[in-house]
Amino acid sequence: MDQALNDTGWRGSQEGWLEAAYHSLLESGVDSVKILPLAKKLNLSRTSFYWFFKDREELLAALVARWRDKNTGNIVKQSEAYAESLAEAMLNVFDCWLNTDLFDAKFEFAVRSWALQSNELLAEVQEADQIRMEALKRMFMRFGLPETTSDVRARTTYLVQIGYISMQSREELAVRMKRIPEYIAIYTGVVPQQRELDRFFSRHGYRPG
Amino acid sequence: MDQALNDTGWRGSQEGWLEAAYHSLLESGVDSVKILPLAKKLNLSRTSFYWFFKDREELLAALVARWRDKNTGNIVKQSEAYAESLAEAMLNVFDCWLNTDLFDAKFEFAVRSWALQSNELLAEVQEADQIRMEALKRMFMRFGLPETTSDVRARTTYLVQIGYISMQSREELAVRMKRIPEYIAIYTGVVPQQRELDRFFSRHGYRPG
DNA sequence: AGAAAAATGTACATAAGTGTCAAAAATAAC
DNA sequence: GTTATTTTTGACACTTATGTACATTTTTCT
Repeated sequence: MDQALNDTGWRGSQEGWLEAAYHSLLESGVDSVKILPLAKKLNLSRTSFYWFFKDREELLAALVARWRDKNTGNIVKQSEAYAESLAEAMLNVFDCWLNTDLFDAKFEFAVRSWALQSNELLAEVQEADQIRMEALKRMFMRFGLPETTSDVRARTTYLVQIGYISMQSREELAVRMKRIPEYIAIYTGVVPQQRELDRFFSRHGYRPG
Repeated sequence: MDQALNDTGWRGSQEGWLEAAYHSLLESGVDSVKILPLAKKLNLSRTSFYWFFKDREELLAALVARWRDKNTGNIVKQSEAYAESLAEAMLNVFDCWLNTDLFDAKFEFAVRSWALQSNELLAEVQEADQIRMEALKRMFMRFGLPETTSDVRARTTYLVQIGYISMQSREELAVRMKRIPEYIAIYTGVVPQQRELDRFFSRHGYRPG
């Protein structure tokens, strides 16, 4: 049986095992991330895993590192992006919810579920929550909202998204886009301008109608 | 070694195993619900389990049934309760978030995480989401809000709570209560009256100040 | 081509879980 | 108090997983 080789000329690699682990985590949770099943998927001998990772623990740690690197940074960045109005600022944040490159929702949910059985990971997740919500709060305050209001609106913005992820729904882009103006109105208390919405729709390849 | 006996005079029971399974599910997820560990906790022989349940599958099904019975009904009920204003109606719903008897948040999260690895359960969870959100939407419409607005506000109300659950945070009652007026304002667009808040605080045993 | 490095595979030892069966023990019924 | 019923247990057979040791193959370097 022929084997797909990677750049190095070898069949396996740290990246290959990690990628397989990532997919398994997203589809069925941590407890499905097991070396034997991954080896089957990769068409590799189970034991060759140990050349790339010390043990299963190390693989799981690599998964957590991957999550940490990706998901928190972009929310903070988007919440600090330039904007002329609060509505526009919020739409910048919404980029994260619609662009998988900025925020990997499935990954996020899988990690949160995993945190149920690991207090160490739970602490990390909660720290990430704090950092993200504080960034959002600063965004509201930048536009002159009082502290308590900013805090609760930041929470609302963030928690709706975490809740949405937790529903694991797969909705059409159009369905999600239709709700955007209302969400902006609720979160910011301000109705977004049409040109702000158009700019947002456009950059997500959506044409209303 | 003495054994705690139940009403029937026997050590084990369907309820006993289910209760142990429930606690294990809440603390560490489905994959921790295994007969051998449960038997150790109950100080029973592993095999006596099979007198009460056909197999592990049947135990898990019983857990799902328990969740279904408890968590959806009360949200619908509270959203339909009598209220003179939208703010008051919303506070009725908030009862669920603060009273474990009405809505078991930990259980909810554990089931949602479980749904990651079972498409059958995922379908059930998504059905529950629909039912709950539609009940909330009807509540907004009862107070004269337009359909789209009601829909998005219902989603916001519900998703913030699901998101909150997903954070697995254990906050003081006072901390949570301080945010209530702001939440009501955001969700309903209306500032709650002091007497409405007082009634709410009072029934949750909270004295502001 | 030969040596070194990188990657794979086979065999072994171990652990934790599932479910069945028949015997034993505890409780309830008469 | 005997008998019948319900519950409990230990022994067996099986499955899936982990990790180590060592031999083998494949690629790269010189």
